[in-house]
Amino acid sequence: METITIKDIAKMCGVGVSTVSRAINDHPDINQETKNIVMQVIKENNYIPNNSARNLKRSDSRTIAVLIKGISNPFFSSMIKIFENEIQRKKYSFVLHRVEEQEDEIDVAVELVKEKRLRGIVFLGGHFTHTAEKLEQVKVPFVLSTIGVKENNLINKGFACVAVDDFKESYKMVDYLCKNGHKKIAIISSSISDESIGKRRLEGYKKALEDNHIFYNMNLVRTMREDIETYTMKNGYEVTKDLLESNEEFTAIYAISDSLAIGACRAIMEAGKNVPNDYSVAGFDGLEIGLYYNPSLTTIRQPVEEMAFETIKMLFDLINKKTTPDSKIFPAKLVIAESTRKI
Amino acid sequence: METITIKDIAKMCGVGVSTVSRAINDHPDINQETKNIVMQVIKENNYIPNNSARNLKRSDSRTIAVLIKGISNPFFSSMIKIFENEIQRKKYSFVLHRVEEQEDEIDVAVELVKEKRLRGIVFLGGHFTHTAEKLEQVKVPFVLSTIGVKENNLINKGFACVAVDDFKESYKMVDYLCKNGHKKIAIISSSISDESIGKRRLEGYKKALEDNHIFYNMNLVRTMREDIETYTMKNGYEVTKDLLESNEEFTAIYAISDSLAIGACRAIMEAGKNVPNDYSVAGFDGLEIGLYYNPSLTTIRQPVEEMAFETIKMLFDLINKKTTPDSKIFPAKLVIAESTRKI
DNA sequence: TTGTATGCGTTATCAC
DNA sequence: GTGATAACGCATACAA
Repeated sequence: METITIKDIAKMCGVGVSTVSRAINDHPDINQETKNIVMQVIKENNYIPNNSARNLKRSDSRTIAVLIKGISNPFFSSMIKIFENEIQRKKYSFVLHRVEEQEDEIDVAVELVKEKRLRGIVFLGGHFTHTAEKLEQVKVPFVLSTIGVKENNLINKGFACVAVDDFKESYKMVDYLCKNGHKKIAIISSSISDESIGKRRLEGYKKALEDNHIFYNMNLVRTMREDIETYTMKNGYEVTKDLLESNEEFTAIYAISDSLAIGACRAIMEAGKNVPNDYSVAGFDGLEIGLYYNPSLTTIRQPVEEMAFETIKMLFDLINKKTTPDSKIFPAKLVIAESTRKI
Repeated sequence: METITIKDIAKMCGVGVSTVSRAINDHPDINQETKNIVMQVIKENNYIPNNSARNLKRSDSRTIAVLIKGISNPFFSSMIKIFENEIQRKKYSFVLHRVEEQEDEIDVAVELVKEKRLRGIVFLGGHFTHTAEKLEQVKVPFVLSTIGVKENNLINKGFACVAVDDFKESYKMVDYLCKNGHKKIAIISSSISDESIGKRRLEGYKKALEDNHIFYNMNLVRTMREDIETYTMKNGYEVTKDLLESNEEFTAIYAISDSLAIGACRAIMEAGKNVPNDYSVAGFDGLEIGLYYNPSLTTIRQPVEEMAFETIKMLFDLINKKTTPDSKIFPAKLVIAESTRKI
């Protein structure tokens, strides 16, 4: 069976192709009756218009793409749901596109704009180390959402960002631990080369220690292993196991993500110790699992829903030229749960 | 700035469009030198070919699509990685496409085949209640992977499936609980209307009870709440809370997914009880979190990696016409961990 | 209200 | 090896 085209449908109906096209696209200038007939024939023959051809012709597609780096991050799933709803509510259609770890998201974006005639883009997650020049290749409005950006690099430089202040929130957590009597606080952080989220969270840690007059002990700064996928439970587990075996003394571990923190908890338990009695453990992100874990996880909860709504609002304001690109920093919340205690 | 096309590049280089096309597509009939020049100009101008136009012209795209229902399922992420690697290894390109809960995956597939000139499709997850007739609309080879299919419906009816035997594996778990002295085993299952995975796991539960001469108590059969997203921790938590408050006696809970089981554990702990001392809890799937949870989770581990490899192998065998569609059932493994005990 | 003709950006089929 | 040119399937300006 040959693939069926709009011409075939037109012939079957005894009408011109443009009539069929009008029927498909809910064009106003068409007789309701002929439209019904056309739609009927289309249904009977399982005709589906070729999207490549449509996109090629159209200049306007009312489509928003969300580009997400790494699909496995549970942090994003609730945001995506909101994106989806909000975008549909505005009568736009929504394309979720995953960009692989080694791909350049800007290149992918440029390609997608051409292919799908996008009206706007959301870049979700990942570390963003592009120059402003590179970003300018993207010719449609876009928002960088929950993306770790280099301080003073993109934010305040005319790009639209939605994020939390990783430095400040990280400080908040470490300060909380200090105020609860912890003086030997280990951190599970990202590698030195990371210029993004990880670095800023580490800086928050350092500053909090300093302000609390606590000696900064390099041996307590542990970086994720590079031979294991980063920001995972397994990584947190292995790093913590090493830490415990090093016999370096500490009373708390601050992991820069909840997944890492959960791995840390497990490592501690397997060493026959208790959380939080022997060691306090804190995370960052506010994943759902933190609520259900045992012990429930002390963490920094990012206001994901609000951030998602703001991302879409910002994007549409940009599309409708109501605003110029700007950044919006959301406050996150210190959630105190069972995994940390006062000593 | 106008979008730049192949024509513009051709003019800039002083060559014909076909030469540019040849350069882009690694065509053999082209002088290496002119190719270099063309590629240079392309790079300088950030030219990116329009995929819609390419797909429109091409008959052959060497592209495989993976259609996944619901993006949040952590069960899939490791499979996707393998798909990606394997597909690239075969010099095909890979498109991940998410299909929304209410969408019809077959319609999406048919559309995508036309748009992207797909060579093959993997349907991943979800409940599959399509008729054979409907499936035949898909004109390229496809594999149903880890999809709950109605018994005797699709399997053995000329469709390619990769799955575990949900009935048998569920039986295995419940039988294990029975053999460990549990006589009052609650189940967190799916709603009655579910004709897919959930139903088969429930049937396995029933049969195991029967074979162990245990009375089937309807009050211990709990279904996920429909007002909360299914197969989630929250759902397991709420259902278990209800169960505990009902004062119906039981010594074990078998949840038909790990996420549900984790929610169940939390509900039990919050009621001041202990897992496994007061209640044993078992799950199904073998998610990574089960290893890190406290207590670690007794579960049925599906051999996700093997299943992913087999899925791709099967698909390429189909594409290369080495085989006809067939189903392959993988054995899963009962993983005994800390969340269950003998009584 | 409807049909015809043109072009979207690319690849493939020819000639050269 | 290279360059015109005809499709690919559709939307749309324009004619009817």
